[in-house]
Amino acid sequence: MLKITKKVEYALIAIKHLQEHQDKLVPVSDISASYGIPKEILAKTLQKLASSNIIESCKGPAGGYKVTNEVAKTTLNDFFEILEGPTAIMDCYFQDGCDHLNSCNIRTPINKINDSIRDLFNNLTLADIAQ
Amino acid sequence: MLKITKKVEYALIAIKHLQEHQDKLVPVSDISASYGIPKEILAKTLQKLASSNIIESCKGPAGGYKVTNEVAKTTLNDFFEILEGPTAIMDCYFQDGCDHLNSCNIRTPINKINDSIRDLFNNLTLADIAQ
DNA sequence: TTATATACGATAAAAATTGTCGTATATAAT
DNA sequence: ATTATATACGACAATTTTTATCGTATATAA
Repeated sequence: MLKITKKVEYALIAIKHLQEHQDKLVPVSDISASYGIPKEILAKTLQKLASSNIIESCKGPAGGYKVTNEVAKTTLNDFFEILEGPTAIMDCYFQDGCDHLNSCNIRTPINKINDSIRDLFNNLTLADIAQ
Repeated sequence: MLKITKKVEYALIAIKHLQEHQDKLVPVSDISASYGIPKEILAKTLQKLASSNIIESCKGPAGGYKVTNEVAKTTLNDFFEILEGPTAIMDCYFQDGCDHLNSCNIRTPINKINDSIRDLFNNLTLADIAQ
């Protein structure tokens, strides 16, 4: 429990790699080969990041991805939510549809913990990951 | 991702319930019925907590569980680790066996984030959950 | 002796995650 | 124009994790 997904792990590795090679366009296959990441998964993940303007894509031969100047400003929380949706240790923080909400006796403390985790991730940017 | 499991959720609910009924022994079936939690899962979860002396069990008719005076001192991190093992957003924080550790470019930042999360959970006790 | 409750292992069902495949589209180079 | 390379994207399969159930044993109060 409380794990990040491979998708997010792969995305973080890719972002850091792109930040270390800002001078050129890096194709997915480069990153995939360098770190042993399945190409298709990484490709789709980077597509999401591109459509959120964290990175920029260029098709065709000698194409690939590069970071935009959005990337350093992006918080870890934003990043996670682009890839995985709302950050919550329990679904009821965002969703409703819990049958037991009225009898639930831990909602308030759980929400406080969740706020703390979101605070943590809101105060870290992708620049911090790249150091 | 970054979710706690139902097992942990059920355990938190149960602990809070037991703390609110410290005067008597509460059988699993009571808690299970009150919050709509599957009895067998809750039973096994409470057995784990009992063997870690967070709570105390009494068999037989009129038996059940009650909290010990360990409970208020127990940190959320200890609690999670009793039920789910080491708290880590990525397995490589504790386990080895990652094929890509040498090429991994995000290990240091990931470990820092993990330390922050463990700090957070180490500074909250089950008493805080019960308020 | 009986009814009630915990203890515990095995296994099944469901859900989420992870990975693969196929096809379409854009573009630089020849 | 044609070709090779790269992103874009949907459908689907495999795997793993989580969640739930079943069966049996043991303890104990009435």
